[in-house]
Amino acid sequence: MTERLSIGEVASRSGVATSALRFYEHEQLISSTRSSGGQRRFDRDVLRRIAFIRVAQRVGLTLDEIRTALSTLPNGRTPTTADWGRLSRAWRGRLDEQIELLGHLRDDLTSCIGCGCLSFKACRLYNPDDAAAALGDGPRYLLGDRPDDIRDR
Amino acid sequence: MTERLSIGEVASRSGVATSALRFYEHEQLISSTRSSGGQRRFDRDVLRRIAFIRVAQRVGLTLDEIRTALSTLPNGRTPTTADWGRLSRAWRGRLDEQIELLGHLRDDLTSCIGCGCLSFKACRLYNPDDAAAALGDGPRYLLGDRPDDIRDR
DNA sequence: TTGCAACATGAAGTGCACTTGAGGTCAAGG
DNA sequence: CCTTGACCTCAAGTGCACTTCATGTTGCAA
Repeated sequence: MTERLSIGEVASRSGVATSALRFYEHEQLISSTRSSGGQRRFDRDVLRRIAFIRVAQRVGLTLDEIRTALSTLPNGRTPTTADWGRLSRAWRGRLDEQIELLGHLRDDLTSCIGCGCLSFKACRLYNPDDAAAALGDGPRYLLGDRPDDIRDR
Repeated sequence: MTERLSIGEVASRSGVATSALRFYEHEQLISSTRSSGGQRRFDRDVLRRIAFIRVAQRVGLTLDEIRTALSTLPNGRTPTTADWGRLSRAWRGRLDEQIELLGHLRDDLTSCIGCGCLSFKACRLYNPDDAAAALGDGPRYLLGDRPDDIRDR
């Protein structure tokens, strides 16, 4: 039962499109060997790897960060439960962080709604130092000099 | 003191690049009149609008959704505090939702780490019906048939 | 009046994460 | 054997939210 999987099988079992799987391979996130005819054959192991990738994306990591994380897995042997656990633990903090940031945003927003001011200086919503990463984007220009006179009328 | 603002002034006061402001105008998110020489002149009002746009983006709205939200503002008169409050209230629910989804993700992840399984069937991490929107993406293909035999090994 | 930073436009480029298309090959059932 | 669906590659396209570039104009201060 060490049968290897075709790309179509991996796709239907993981729910990820074949085009995405080829892309992931090209991006060095997964790997395969080839059949005599040149078709991809995947270890079942790849399913766990794909699961990791998708969940990591949900946590807000870019493929580049995911590649880096995956590169810390042992090469040579099949990763163990402990290996995956180690990687996953890192998300925990990331999620806690994101949840906290969104919480701040919500609380600030609530007080903004309370006073109707939308004065982002007062409620700190406009200070992205602590919230920019909350949704995975990075508008550096928001860090501009002084967003401090929106308080007019 | 009803002086109108040049694009550069708006940029430095809002912290948003001039290129982005032109883009926003092109996208009908903000508007301006022109000086005799053809340069943009903004009402100070635009600062509040821009603040709304940036925060809405943080909450995870696309510019398209933001445009729709802004279109419910009264045209003709300058929006009041109550107008902005109404728009902002909608975010509150969105944020609560996002926070809840990330919380689910974290809890599921925690149990996954506990057992080291990464079996997304068991811990529901692989069921995006209730979490796909958490980070604003929409991998529809994740909804594929049965992600149900990752439990191998 | 002149000089120059700030402004204008439109087209093209960027980064991410893929998808789509064209044109051809492989493998398993009938 | 033949058909057909699954597979292959490489290039180009997509969507979002902008930025950059080339080229030319405006407006304010000295």
